[in-house]
Amino acid sequence: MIADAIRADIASGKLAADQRLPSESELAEAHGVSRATVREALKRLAAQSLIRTRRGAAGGAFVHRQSFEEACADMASKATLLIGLNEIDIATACEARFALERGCMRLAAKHRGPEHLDIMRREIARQKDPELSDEAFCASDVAFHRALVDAAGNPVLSWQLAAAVEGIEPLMNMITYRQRDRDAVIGLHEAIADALEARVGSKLEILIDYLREQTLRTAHAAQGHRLAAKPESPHPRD
Amino acid sequence: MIADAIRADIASGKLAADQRLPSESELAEAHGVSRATVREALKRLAAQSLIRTRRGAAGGAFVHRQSFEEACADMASKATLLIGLNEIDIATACEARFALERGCMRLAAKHRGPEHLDIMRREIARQKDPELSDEAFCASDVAFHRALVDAAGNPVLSWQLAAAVEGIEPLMNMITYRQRDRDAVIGLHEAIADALEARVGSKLEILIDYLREQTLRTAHAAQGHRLAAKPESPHPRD
DNA sequence: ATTTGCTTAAATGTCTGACAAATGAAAACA
DNA sequence: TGTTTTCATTTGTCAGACATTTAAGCAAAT
Repeated sequence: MIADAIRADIASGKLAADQRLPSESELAEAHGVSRATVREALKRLAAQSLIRTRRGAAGGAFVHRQSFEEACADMASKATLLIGLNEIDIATACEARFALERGCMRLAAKHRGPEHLDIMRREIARQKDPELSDEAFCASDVAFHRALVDAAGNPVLSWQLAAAVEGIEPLMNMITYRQRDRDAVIGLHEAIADALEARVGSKLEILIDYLREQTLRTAHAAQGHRLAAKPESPHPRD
Repeated sequence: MIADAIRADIASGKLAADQRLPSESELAEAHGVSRATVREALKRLAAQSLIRTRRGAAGGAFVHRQSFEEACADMASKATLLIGLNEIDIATACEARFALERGCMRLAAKHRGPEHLDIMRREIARQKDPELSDEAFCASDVAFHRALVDAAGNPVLSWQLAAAVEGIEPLMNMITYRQRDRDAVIGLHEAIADALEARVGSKLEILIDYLREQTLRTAHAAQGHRLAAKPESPHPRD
């Protein structure tokens, strides 16, 4: 397959970033296929963000060096689809999300800068508006946690976590928050911001645990029937 | 774009898994475009694993319910490309990997079954073979950690972690292990297996920290020049 | 009654040739 | 010199044709 050949060239570094591929007609002749076939292969590569095409005189297909930013968006939409198609329940998704997030807390405490605190405090202020819709509250929550994870200063972590958090946003949007629930979440957010400011990683881990339990309680109240089917494990805790 | 329309239908659940899409000719007529254009759109969806095509009498495009297994492989290859193209160093990748893994330890302690321990002990036995090549040692390491993460019993976690661990395998393969390093790693692996068997999550977290430091030391010794450029943060620990 | 082989229809896979649209660069012009 | 026009190049789309694969139906032979 011609797409695989080009893909291998990119992965191996034979084709450098931003380098222009031969034109469709040339590729067709070189590989002994028609232009239509080449185009389908290029579309496939474009769907994987390996190339970008421009048309016009200096146009063509160019090797695209995907940024973590873009990869993030890809991953998030992929995670959303995966979770949707495989009928993952809120409890499982939450468990995963908070487990991953918890792992970043000590790094976040170590590497956080003032800009991360700024974003988090701004989102907390927004969350206090009682007129906020549930969707907007969720979106603000995502922004808050994204800043929290970015504070770890590790692009790989930010990439993975953003995908997890944004991927389950549709699930979280199904939750209806009562004002009491919102107050509890906001209180924890403030405690998290304080602990991050003071760089106390151990406290951050505990607060994330609280937040997980709070979120699960809220989700449980909103759609208890979906969680009821998942019995608690009989294994003892450590 | 016709591809986006179909994608939206799949994401929204309007098109169920394994459902057959209209034929290319019908799609072309329905959307008022040519069959070639439809084909390019379908190729794009196929590249994202949203559909699979079969040819023949009962052929066509079918909505593909991607399994976590497949998504894992996709993610891993994507992570490899990302890390390679963006020149992520081993230290950053390791930091991310062990941070995420650490987050799963308490869940793993809670939900692990005998099969996870079996796999881990088998891989440990394999790692003890001094004739093992560095690549094979790495591969066994990946299998060990994969079982460790699977023990958490959360498909979303397994998916994310497997991608992270396998994605950085090429980086890890650049490390040459001395026998002393291998012994240290194997010792930690045995301690991890023991702690998992005893379901002591807190000890697992500590052991993961040790393993991270051991791995970083090994990587540092093997290619100190790549890590030397990243100075330690001046911030205090918690 | 069961198996085997042939035919046929439906669908994707590919090819060919053409035209439309965008785009950058060179040429023509003021 | 600066502006406009023209032009060549390249991707985007279309229409129609043929090749290939596959399932299903049918008929003949065992």
